[in-house]
Amino acid sequence: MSPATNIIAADFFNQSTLKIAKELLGCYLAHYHPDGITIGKIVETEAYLSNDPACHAARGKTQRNEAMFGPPGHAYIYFIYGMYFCFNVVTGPIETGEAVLIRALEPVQGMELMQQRRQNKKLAKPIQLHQLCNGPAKLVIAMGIEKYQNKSCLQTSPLQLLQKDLSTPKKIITTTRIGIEQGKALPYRFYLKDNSFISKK
DNA sequence: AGAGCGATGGCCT
DNA sequence: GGCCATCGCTCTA
Repeated sequence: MSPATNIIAADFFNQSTLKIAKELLGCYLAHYHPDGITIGKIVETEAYLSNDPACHAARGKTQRNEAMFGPPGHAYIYFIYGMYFCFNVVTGPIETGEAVLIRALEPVQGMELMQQRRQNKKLAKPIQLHQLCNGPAKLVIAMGIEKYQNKSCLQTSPLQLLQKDLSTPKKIITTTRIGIEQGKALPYRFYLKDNSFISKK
């Protein structure tokens, strides 16, 4: 199964963040990198809204969250827990401060490269396919996404979002977000039903 | 198979 | 100083 090759146009990201979080399921994240091309199907997302206590942008613009207030369809990449990065798609009109966190991908192309990037040198066994991108920090490593790509345009930079296939299953599970305390009851996490590449049921 | 915890550093309730 | 949109290892079953 080969992915669609059409880049998602900028105006797609200028609508409700909750809608975008659901619509992104089944779409592809592609990285055209000197080391090779990696592509994954988006299978799990979380929405972060401007009036939402868990949202980095909820208490106003800072140097760290500035990208969230920038143009929709660009990247927001932040550093977390002293060692990891997470990748978001900025949504809504400029200065809104909303985004969709990409939490898991189903690897589609460049699995060998993903494996190399994710491989812990001390570990003898290769990482299972369904473990390569089943978490927000894991997929950033596997895709070779780096901090300097914060604020980069996802239509024109080497990091791109591609349209979904018609064959993508449409059943979506809606549930609560992972790893937060404030706003933990809000149903802002979405994943493709029966997909084995998600981070957690 | 689930709980606990250490790693590790930038950023502010 | 304490918090963090995480991960992988270890310990108890």
